[in-house]
Amino acid sequence: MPANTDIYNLPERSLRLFKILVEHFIQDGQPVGSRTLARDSDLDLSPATIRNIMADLEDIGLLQSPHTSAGRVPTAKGYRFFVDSLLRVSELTHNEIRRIEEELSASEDTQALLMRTSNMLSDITKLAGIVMLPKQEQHALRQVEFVSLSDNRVLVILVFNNNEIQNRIIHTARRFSPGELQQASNYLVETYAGKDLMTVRKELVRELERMKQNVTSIMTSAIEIAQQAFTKEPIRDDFVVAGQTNLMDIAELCDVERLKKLFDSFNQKRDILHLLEQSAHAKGVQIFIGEEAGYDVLDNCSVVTSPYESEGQILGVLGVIGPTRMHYERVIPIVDITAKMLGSALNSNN
Amino acid sequence: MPANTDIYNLPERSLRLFKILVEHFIQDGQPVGSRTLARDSDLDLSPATIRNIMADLEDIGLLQSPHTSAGRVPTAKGYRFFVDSLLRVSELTHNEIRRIEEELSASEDTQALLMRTSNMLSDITKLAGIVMLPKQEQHALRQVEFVSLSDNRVLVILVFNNNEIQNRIIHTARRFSPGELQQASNYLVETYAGKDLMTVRKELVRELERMKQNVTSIMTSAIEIAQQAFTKEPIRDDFVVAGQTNLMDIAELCDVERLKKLFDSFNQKRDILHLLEQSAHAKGVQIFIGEEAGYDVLDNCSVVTSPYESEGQILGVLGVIGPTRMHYERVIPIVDITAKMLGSALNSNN
DNA sequence: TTTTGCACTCTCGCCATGAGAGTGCTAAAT
DNA sequence: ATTTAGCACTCTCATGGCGAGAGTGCAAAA
Repeated sequence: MPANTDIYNLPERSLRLFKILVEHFIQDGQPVGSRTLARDSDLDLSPATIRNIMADLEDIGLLQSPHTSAGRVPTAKGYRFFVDSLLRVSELTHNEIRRIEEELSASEDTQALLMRTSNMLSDITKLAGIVMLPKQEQHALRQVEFVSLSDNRVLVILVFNNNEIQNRIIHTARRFSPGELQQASNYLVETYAGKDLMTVRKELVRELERMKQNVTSIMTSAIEIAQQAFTKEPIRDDFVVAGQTNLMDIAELCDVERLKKLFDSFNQKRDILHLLEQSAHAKGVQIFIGEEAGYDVLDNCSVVTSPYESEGQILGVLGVIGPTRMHYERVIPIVDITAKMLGSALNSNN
Repeated sequence: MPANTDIYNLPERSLRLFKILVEHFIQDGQPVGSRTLARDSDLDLSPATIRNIMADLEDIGLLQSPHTSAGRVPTAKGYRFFVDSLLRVSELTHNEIRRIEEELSASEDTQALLMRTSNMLSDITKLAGIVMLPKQEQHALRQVEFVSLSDNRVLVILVFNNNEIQNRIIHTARRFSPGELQQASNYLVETYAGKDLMTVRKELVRELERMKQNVTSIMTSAIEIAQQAFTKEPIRDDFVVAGQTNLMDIAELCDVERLKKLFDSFNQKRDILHLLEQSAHAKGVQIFIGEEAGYDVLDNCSVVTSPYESEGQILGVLGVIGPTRMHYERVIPIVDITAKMLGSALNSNN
């Protein structure tokens, strides 16, 4: 009789063994052989029996062996099965929770808070932390300030409800006096405060239309300036990575080629961003296993993510990047709780 | 007669050979033997003669051989002598100059400009670019704005003459109304605009003294707020590094241990900052050779720096980090001209 | 169904070997 | 006096053989 090919109908014993094997491999990165497994499992089986079981698990695709005489390691599919069905996450200690809480005490502006979060994640997991910054599109404008610089340049300061602050410099057609700027600012706050940027832009277009008919509007200059101030999208980072160097300590990534590719992809942002966005609308913690997800820069890597939200609205995604062979049972709750606490920290920030 | 031990009295011929050797080694990183040197030098000498000369150069301490049968490589002292006395920098092409000019066209705020500069440096040299951010202490305050956030939190926006913008959030003893904030802002700009932060702080202390005598001053609240706003030093980066991953391509640094140490020192900032500060008050381009300067994280590395200044005042330092075996003749003029252009870009930015 | 026994395979570290590169020294040549 | 040729010597590095160790798969026994 051929081995059972349905991973969900595996006999209890095989599951136990598989779990122990994965844990063992996560622990020390060496392929696990039948002897070791026989010794370390509480099942009282001989290596031979275990070999048979492992052969079955290999047939199903959960295991593979690097070469004939080297024990087994989990495949991507194996990891997937492990984290989805077998893993029990561990409780965090009070100390750890307090640590996270303290780091996320909201006292400064959003940008700084998110950086601290990323640092904290990397520090506590000894892996690379990653925090995607919220698109401020969704946030309501609170305040607009103009500061006249030399010539025709005007500094625009936008403050959003989530405490995010944006500075932009625009070039105006003519020089505006401080008075004009003050007036414009007042008008804009009055008219647009509480609306998000997208809405503001739309309404501005309409306003501009109306202006063409009624040239005498005293708010001509305000609209003119605003047009520029709100349109120009400032270059801003999409996410912050911290603790990249932690990854250099990890045996299976200790290859300059690999590391370079990985670090480059942090800089280019594209791949990582794509991955993060995928998980933006999932609920709770998600786990990406590199080879499975088809990101070749993430070979031998896993990414554990969770969206964070405030007032029911998803703001962004945070997580941890590390080797596929990571301590999921610790990392998952850390990412989970960090996301939640960041959410409420941002909440209390309004 | 023993070999001449004074490097400045070396015969012309030895100098020529030494220069060619260093250039050769910089080119392809392999120790250079007498055969190669005999072939590549235009001097018509046999390998044996060259061996004698090389032995002399080794005695003086300019060369060393990794092992008996491996040709010679320059020592730190050798590099020093090379860059100080032998090197002729090459002219930059018009394209390169235009490239630098374009990248440094000042249009946004200082922070962004400096980041672009760092990126440009790394990109153009294929090494790591580094730009130290100016201490804003020296810059005159131009504008102060307050934005009331929830509860007792106030967002402080400081704009300096060099277009640097700083955001800080402070906690006040009580809630201030927008009107009060506006008034405070007006007063502070009126009183302190044009002065640098250090001065402002000093004067504020005096003001506070006076206030104690004359409690009726209408500007009590302004001073109160300002006290906090100007005292709290925001956490800000000291320098930005770009193109770290370029260093991973370089053969002699292709060792994860080394790279980790190096990258870590970028993150911890301490060592690098110390080094940069050293060159802050030197004129023009300076070259640090890792082992010579005693920074062990910089083994096999050199740092080429130049201070940049605007209106005769040194604002900071920028430069490039790469292997000791780098193309100085190209890197030096690049760093030089970048520093000058950044200076004038910041100048035109006022 | 499990276990024992055994032949087989693959990796890895070790050592010897030899080619290649470059040196230093001495003696000859210029 | 300087330069060159010759030569023995040293060191690295790539190669291949070898044996130990680890682990497997299979067949036969329990």
